[in-house]
Amino acid sequence: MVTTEPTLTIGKVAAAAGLGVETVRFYERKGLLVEPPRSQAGYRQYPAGTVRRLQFIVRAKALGFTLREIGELLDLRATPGARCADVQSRAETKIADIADRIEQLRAMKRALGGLVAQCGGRGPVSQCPILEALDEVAP
Amino acid sequence: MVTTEPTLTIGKVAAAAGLGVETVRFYERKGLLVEPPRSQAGYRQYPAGTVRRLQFIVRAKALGFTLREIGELLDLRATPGARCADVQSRAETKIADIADRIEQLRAMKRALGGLVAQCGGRGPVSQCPILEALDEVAP
DNA sequence: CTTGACCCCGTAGTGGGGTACAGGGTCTAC
DNA sequence: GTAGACCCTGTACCCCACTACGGGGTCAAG
Repeated sequence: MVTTEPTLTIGKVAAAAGLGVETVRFYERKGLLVEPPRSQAGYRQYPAGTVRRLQFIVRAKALGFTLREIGELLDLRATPGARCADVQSRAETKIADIADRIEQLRAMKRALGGLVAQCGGRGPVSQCPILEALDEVAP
Repeated sequence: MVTTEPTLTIGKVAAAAGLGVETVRFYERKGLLVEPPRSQAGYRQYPAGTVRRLQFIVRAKALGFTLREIGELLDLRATPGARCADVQSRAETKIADIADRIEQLRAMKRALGGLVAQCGGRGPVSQCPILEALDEVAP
């Protein structure tokens, strides 16, 4: 006997995942969600598992994955012969990526910090060391 | 006597600043460059100082300022009574901003690093701790 | 049986930072 | 005088992740 799972409307899955209805439809358009069956009236009828899928997306986003990458992870999860190592290497690439961004930001912060220290906040902008530094030919 | 400064075409200023012609026109549309005088034929005629202004933009971008913020800095520079402290406080805000972003990224990196370590790369995706973690109800 | 909350679709707008045409005119060197 | 490099405008397009809106249909409570 086929136990018919109770289904959820888009408003329910969205609320359960902490998202807006428009966002869920947007994820569907992006291919992150399979198109669900529809009711007579054309309403989307989601199985309960969709909430978990949405939460997966939300959490992966929090870890710095783009929607495209999240789509790849979801596909990978559904690929029969896929290996754990595939997922791991994506995570490692992302870690390297994040490390790069941190280094970039640290360099910016150092440079700005040095300028602020030189400036001291006194005097007119015409003598501001920050603006002068930005103006110099050799940065 | 008025010494007429030699002027530069858009291609020259763009090349001198390491930008594309389209990008320079884009900056003009964004209000970062004053509309320069035109030749008989309608060609933009830039004074040499424009190259420095473009380089200012390029360097400020490298320090993490958005184009909007760069526009504000340029305006500030041209404001008679503006104080160095104004520039300094913008720089400090930007530093705090960058520090926030670094912290965000570090948290992502830590979380991902932990998952990668748990994973080890062995086994099928169906038992991948990374995917399982993303799937868990309480992250 | 009506009201209000929900759902549908398609399209367009946001912001940030550009890039790419198309369909012209101009300038320079040979 | 002509080829090729340069310039002009305007519009459209790219990525990214949404968000909003108009103009409808539907469903449940009172």
